[in-house]
Amino acid sequence: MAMATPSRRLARTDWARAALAAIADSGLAGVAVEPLARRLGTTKGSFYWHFTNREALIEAALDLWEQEHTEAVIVRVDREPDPLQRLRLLLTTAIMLAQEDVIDAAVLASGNHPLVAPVLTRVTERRVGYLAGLFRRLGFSPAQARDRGLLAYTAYLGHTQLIQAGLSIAPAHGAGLRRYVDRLLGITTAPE
Amino acid sequence: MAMATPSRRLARTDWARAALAAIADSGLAGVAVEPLARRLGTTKGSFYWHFTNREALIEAALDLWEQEHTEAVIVRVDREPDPLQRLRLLLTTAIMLAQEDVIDAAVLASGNHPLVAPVLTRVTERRVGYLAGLFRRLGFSPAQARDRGLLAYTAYLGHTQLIQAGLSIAPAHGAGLRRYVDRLLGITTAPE
DNA sequence: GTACCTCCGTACGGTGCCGTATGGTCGAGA
DNA sequence: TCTCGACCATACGGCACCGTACGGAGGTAC
Repeated sequence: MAMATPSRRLARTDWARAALAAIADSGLAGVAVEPLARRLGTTKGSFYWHFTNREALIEAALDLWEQEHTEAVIVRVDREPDPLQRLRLLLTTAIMLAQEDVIDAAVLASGNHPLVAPVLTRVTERRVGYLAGLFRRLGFSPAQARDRGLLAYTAYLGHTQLIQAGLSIAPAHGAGLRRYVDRLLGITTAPE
Repeated sequence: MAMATPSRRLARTDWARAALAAIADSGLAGVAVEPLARRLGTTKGSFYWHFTNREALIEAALDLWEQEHTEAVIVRVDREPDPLQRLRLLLTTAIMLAQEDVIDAAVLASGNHPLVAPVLTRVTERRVGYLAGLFRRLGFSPAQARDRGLLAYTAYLGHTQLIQAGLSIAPAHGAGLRRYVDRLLGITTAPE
């Protein structure tokens, strides 16, 4: 927790990452300058050098999230050539990531906040769009593919919610997760 | 907004309902004694007569939510005898309710808060249990019924998220919603 | 009408955070 | 070594909220 200080001086990105971590475990309200400064072993003097105010920090943190938490998974999954296998890989890794890092759920939780809403909209449309593209490659019509992509994404979102809420009834790993993903796949790829 | 004052004196329940409304549009952080007092046209003097502190108010509000926002829907739906029709009715009304009243999503958003977590766990298990019961009555085995209830519930949760986030891609009413529910039903009730 | 009980108004101290002001430190380069 | 600019520490004022103390208003009972 008390992060080591390899280089004494901090950069803008360090603050943004710390803010993202704060969102993950306390929500947007957790992004407070003075507590973050304590956590980083520095003071507000540093913060107000790099940022004009708290709002700018939140924006930077959300930018980071948008860039890293969607494209990273897509790139990582895109190397699998078979679309069905890729879909399975995507769902599995997404669910496992959502379990070990709750930042996704935390951002969603503040989805109605004016700073979060536009970012969240972009990310959601990117993700649903990517899913729909996979279903297209499985042979579904554009409308069908979009519907199924949407359904798969809502199932993912809801599952993430359950995990983050600490519900033991949601399978989060191992055989339970594999069976869950299999069922989700079988269900969403079945012909109408 | 400036609510009329039919009876000058307030009761504990008035505060709890106001707190629930505050959660709905500002999250847990929106439950602040002095702003609520202003909103109710009274002062802190009233509040600290009825409650020992802010925490007690949050608990009362969550109690209210637990009692009214789950059982009410179940009771209302339970009069439909046919299980498949009841499932359809349940999903449709739940999604429509989630759209006109965001309290459900707001509570979920604070699911990791120590005061919210236990309530949320109970509510989730009650809902998934009820759904599983419906799938049982449709002829599925206990394990199958639970899995399908879980899937239906995660889809509902995710869909709620999307609506609350203001995503236009999520069908929220009319033909789009009917088609969405039909697909969800067809999918979750299909034999394996 | 007076004693009492329920409920509320008001004033106060305390805390945690935001943002500003200003001086200090430290390394890079002339 | 001196200077300069990037970066940070510290102190301060202000605000919003929590919780307490206490003095009432208004109804009820007799």
